[in-house]
Amino acid sequence: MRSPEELTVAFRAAGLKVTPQRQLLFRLLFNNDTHPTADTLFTAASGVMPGISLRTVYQTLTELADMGEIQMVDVGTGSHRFDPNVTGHHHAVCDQCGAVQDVYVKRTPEPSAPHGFSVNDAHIVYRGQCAECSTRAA
Amino acid sequence: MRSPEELTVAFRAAGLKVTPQRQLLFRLLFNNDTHPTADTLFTAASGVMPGISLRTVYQTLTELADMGEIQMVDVGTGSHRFDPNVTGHHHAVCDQCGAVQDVYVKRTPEPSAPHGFSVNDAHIVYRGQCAECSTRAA
DNA sequence: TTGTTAGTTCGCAATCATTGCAAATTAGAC
DNA sequence: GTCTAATTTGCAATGATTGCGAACTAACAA
Repeated sequence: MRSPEELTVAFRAAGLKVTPQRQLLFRLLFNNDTHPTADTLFTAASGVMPGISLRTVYQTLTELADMGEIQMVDVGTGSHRFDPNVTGHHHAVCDQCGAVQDVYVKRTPEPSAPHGFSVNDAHIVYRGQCAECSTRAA
Repeated sequence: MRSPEELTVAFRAAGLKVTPQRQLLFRLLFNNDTHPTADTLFTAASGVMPGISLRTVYQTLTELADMGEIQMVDVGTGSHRFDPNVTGHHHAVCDQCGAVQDVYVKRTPEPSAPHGFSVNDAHIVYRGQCAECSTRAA
């Protein structure tokens, strides 16, 4: 996603207001590669701005996703993950600690079975153990 | 998954009872490549056995999954899909009609980014339009 | 600066998928 | 046929997310 400053301009240009709540979320998401859930962001935001509503967090995340600034990712962990990295990439989920990491692959394999299916997008989810959990377990 | 007859034997061998409800679900799942949700199966089962409980459907699905007879798949459509095909394969989801189809790929690409991550499983979800929806839209 | 107003925030109720629990029922061994 | 542990079922509860309406405020214009 773009920087908080650029998003400020973009939001105004789109007829949207730039509120303190939104600015805070811009900052919390920028350069964030932890793939937070809405609730994780809400907790982080609450630390800085007590009283912010979970509803507002959801609302802003939806807006950012609609604008293409962030990606809503479902890696099968129950709740959505939000990812400011919107370049084509995939994810690795640690079954032990739940951490989600970005994964890049050389070439996404072409599906060979459903004839006539036109693919818009392919997303790979790797499951296993992250470096930390592997080390700790060994 | 194995045939209803084989499952009957396997359930008894595991100390589990073979009830009419379970037998019905064995039959509804066997050779079923539609990737039904629990609710879809419940609706289908209700047509044959009115009064069957959604709770029982969930319970039996969980048991079958625990026994490795079916696979619980999350393709990001809100509810779990249940797949009696437990061989290594992937899925294609139609964004228009929601249908899920099996996909086989030659080789799953190796993740290149998270060093130290040990992969147990890789699942690719393709999104786009199925043959029918593509034709209808064109 | 102040006024105006459309866009926002927020709390709460509602929804959807799923699970926990306890009472009533039943498969299957003796 | 008896008996008992496993099962079914309804209902309440959970967790994630969304709908709604009242109160609030950013941002533009005068």
